[in-house]
Amino acid sequence: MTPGAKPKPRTRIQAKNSETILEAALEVFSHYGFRGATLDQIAEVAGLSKPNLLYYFPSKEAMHEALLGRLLATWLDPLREMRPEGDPLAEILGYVRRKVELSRDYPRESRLFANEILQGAPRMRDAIEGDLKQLVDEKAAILQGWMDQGRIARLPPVHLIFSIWALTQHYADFDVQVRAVLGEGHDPFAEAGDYLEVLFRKLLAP
Amino acid sequence: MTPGAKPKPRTRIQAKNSETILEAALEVFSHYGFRGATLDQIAEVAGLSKPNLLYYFPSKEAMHEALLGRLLATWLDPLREMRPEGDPLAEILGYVRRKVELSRDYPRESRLFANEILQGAPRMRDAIEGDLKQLVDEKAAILQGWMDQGRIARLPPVHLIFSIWALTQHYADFDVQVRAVLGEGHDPFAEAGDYLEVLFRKLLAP
DNA sequence: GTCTATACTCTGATAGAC
DNA sequence: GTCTATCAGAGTATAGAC
Repeated sequence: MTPGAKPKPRTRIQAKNSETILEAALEVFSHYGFRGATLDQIAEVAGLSKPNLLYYFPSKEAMHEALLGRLLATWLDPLREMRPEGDPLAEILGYVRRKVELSRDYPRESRLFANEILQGAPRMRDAIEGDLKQLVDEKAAILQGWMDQGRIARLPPVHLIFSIWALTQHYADFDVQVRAVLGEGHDPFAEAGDYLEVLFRKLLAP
Repeated sequence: MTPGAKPKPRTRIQAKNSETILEAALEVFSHYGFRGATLDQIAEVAGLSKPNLLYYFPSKEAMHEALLGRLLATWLDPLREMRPEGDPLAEILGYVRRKVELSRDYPRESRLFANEILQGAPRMRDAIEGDLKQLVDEKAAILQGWMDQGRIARLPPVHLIFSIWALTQHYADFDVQVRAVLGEGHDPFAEAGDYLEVLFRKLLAP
């Protein structure tokens, strides 16, 4: 990203307000989707006037882009941390755990991402076909290596990664459904953490 | 649902046009979400004029409700078919297979559902807390029975059902991402079918 | 830097001719 | 039953005062 392309992070007040706006925008976009969100809602949540929002960001679109831009990096970091030198099972379980924590601590980001993909990724296509694919290919090769060494069960590596995404993100993206079905007295993310560790231990046993 | 509550399914022309409209509405709603979709788009896809749409349905909201109404039934049928008398593994694998087929053959319905849940299920809350939860409780009890008999591995039954949902629907809802990451020369749903059978066989082995 | 007022566009819905 | 024309409201964005 070219320097200066960002909104107006010059002074401290500006940086702080930009942050407030993005925080509010995340809240609203993740709940209602890009088109469903309105500047009025975002302004309300941010505690600022609507024109003031547009002083910091040139358009609604720009707010959305700013959010997506920082999102992908956060989203891929847990996968980046998976190292070929480590113990295969520990590395994979570590990745699963980090993804569960991400879903628990950043459910709005997860839903923002889901919304974007669901709609055909109109604003993320390049990133998905570029950075994301490249990282997955790289990590799939590591998994394949472990499988060839007989250290974990032989499974299609990319689909294994899809499984981790699907299972962990489900608890954030379908939170409403998960809670409704589980009923009272449950901690979905704690249970998910335990359950998914068991699941992947069994699945990956050679 | 009370009879007569439906739009205007009296004559054959009306039934046909209602169907055309719902088909177009599904296409547009599943892609852009409720608020992102416009009547102009739906009219365009349906090949009808905008006022004509509103002759068959009193409002945009009514179209969406009609779609959601028929959706839940379709969505839950595969789970309903899971019988306690059958062989546990075969019953569960059959359910997984039916869900994969549903994702493959009705991806738009899957995305419509995902969109609705993602946004907090504003128009489906009752159905989820009612019919859906009841069905899941019933089938979870069957799974629990099989586990108590030692016929499948002991796992939290409701989370096991979540896993089936998450893994199968991922291929429909995140289709764009799946195809981008897999690259050319793949048949995501065929691979998913094979992979998920292997996955659940391993997972459920006692 | 922030606000009030407002311009302008899009969208859902209606009126009324045919 | 279907269309053209149009309304009313919402929504993004800008102008300009302070």
